[in-house]
Amino acid sequence: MKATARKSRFDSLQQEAYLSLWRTYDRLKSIEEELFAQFDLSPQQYNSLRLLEAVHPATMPTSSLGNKLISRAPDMTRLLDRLEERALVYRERRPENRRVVEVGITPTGLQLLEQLAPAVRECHNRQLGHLSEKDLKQLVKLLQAVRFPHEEEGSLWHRDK
Amino acid sequence: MKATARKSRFDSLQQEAYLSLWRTYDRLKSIEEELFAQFDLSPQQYNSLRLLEAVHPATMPTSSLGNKLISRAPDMTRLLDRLEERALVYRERRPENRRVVEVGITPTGLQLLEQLAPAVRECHNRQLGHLSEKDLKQLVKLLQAVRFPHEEEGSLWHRDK
DNA sequence: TCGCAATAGATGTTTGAACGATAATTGTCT
DNA sequence: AGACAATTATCGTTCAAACATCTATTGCGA
Repeated sequence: MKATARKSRFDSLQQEAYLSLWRTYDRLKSIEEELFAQFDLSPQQYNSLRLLEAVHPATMPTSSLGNKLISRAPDMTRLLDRLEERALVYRERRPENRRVVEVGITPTGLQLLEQLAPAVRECHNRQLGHLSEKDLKQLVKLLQAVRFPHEEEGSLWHRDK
Repeated sequence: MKATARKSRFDSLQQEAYLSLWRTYDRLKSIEEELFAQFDLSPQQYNSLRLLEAVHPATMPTSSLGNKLISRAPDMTRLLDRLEERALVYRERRPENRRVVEVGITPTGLQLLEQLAPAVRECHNRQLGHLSEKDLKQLVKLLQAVRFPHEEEGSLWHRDK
């Protein structure tokens, strides 16, 4: 008897993969959000602080920060407003080009990141600690292949490593 | 000379995997959103209509629909309000249990889904058509392993197929 | 059967996301 | 030099997400 394809609830394998991706991301995200919420941060805000930490003590233009974020943020201004209110970042216009606003992380911001570090590590472990190193590497590789044609040439994500 | 681990921009492999997942989801999502926006639908709304289509001509309680959504929606009431205004779904309370509100898809809703079908298929193809069947299956399998410990026992997503 | 906990939804309110329009500054072309 | 296009950020507004609270209905135990 032929193994008749049992009707799955998906229209296509592509759809199944996309919905699996969505679902999986959603589950993991909720774990991360729970953590950051305790510090009144969104994942995007944390991401911004991390990017600023990476260039510290230098700064970067607002728009450049926006482009490097994992998920596009159409309103950097107000995202940074909120971080600036809490003295986690600072902004300044420089005489060379008064159009761009340079953003940097403050000592307070660095201190917050330091304080957060162990919890973040533990969070990622809770999210994905149950997978073997081999599986994780394979996953990273597949995800890169998925996203490859959807990245700009110059993007941070165009090629990993 | 020993192959010294070049410092990556990630703290851990787990973190790299999670951020890759986030980034990849974000890229694919934007493609889907572009499509649905042309019909004034969000992915969540489309997802709701699809779930209702699956049980048509029966109905399901609001909360049950909420639980089956890919991404948790804390405000089913107003999501359904918007669909009901456009006559894509209908709601009714039944005498047996006047607490629950049963939701069903209307002919208009079914018609919209039908109209959308080819574009949706094409969208998923644009998202993931560049991957081989083998890779896609592997991806689905890995994603399931990722999400497994984060799903409720009875969830639609706890086991695939 | 009465009261109280549990369930299911609706509603109020606050906040952030998204989009478009505007303002300020600089670069470029004539 | 002057006009105009391009760049960068801000602001105004609308809408949906999130969370907590409230109302209606039912189930259950004393």
